[in-house]
Amino acid sequence: MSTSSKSTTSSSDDDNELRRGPWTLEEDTLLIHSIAHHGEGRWNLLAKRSGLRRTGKSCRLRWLNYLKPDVKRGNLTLEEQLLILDLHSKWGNRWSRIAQYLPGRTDNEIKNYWRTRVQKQAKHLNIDTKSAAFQDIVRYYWMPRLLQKIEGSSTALPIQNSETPLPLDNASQYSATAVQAAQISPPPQFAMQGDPNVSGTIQGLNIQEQIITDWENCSTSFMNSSESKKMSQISQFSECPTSPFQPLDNTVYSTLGKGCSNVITNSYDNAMDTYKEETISASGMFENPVGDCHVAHNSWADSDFLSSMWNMDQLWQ
DNA sequence: AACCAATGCAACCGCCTGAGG
DNA sequence: TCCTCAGGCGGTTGCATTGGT
Repeated sequence: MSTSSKSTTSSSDDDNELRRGPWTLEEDTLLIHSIAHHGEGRWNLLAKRSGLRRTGKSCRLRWLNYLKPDVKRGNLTLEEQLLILDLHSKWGNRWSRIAQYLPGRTDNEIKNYWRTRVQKQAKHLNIDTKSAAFQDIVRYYWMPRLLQKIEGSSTALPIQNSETPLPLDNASQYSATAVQAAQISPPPQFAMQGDPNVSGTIQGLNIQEQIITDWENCSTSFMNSSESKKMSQISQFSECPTSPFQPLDNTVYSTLGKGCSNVITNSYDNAMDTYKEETISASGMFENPVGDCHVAHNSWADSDFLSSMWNMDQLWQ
């Protein structure tokens, strides 16, 4: 905290000793004045000229993460959270790159958000955030839920860059609105010439087009498999279950089911020309996910796991 | 009111990269 | 080509705050 008076080195220490720990108000003021006078960059030199007993690195960090005038403070909006999930699914822990698309947000802040919120929830679910299962949950559960939440509060969206907000009748239009609401302004070099480090469809697209494309791809594969009920089925998850068994559709089955202790499968047996229902041990099934997952067409799963999925809403607060 | 655990976040650390000599 | 240094990045730590008992 800038107002903290705590110092890790006492005033009686050697004057040449570099200071560490929280910045004081005086140091902040000194740094701001120094940057106003000398400009950003050449941080070691700036640190010396300013008289601050801090490293150049420390000065740079303090400026970029805290003192810079355009640093946005306060909770991340739902739209920003959605964007973080989307971009992280593409780029992984490239925090500074992700931060480029959230004006006013720092890589440090985004990183902290990911670690404290997202990773925490993943830990509760016993899922590695680097796993495909986690990616599926993000894409097929959290992002749709976030979209629903944003849609639910769309009247309050701080839309600034659109005089005529788009109708919210489908996901892609919604995404566009969400992106606008998040005040996404892609770095010029990205929008103009694409990012050479990013392959495939992202080339030449600005971030608005990209996130819409992403979502359309996602929602198309999500909806196409005859069950347009998938979305509504998933949304049932948000309601507190009265039964220990809850509907589990194909899309999320292979990932969410991993946390279940028992799964009731309701599948069609071609040979017998009949439906059969059986309760099986989920742990056994998922040891061999390739063979059995597809038969679980209408599956119901019990578990604390799904209960913990209800609690995902904590994530978006 | 006091204590403790959990949480959030600012700051630091170590490594990597690229520029300049 | 090698070396040095500054800047940038992702990972980690430590502490103040908050919430629960």
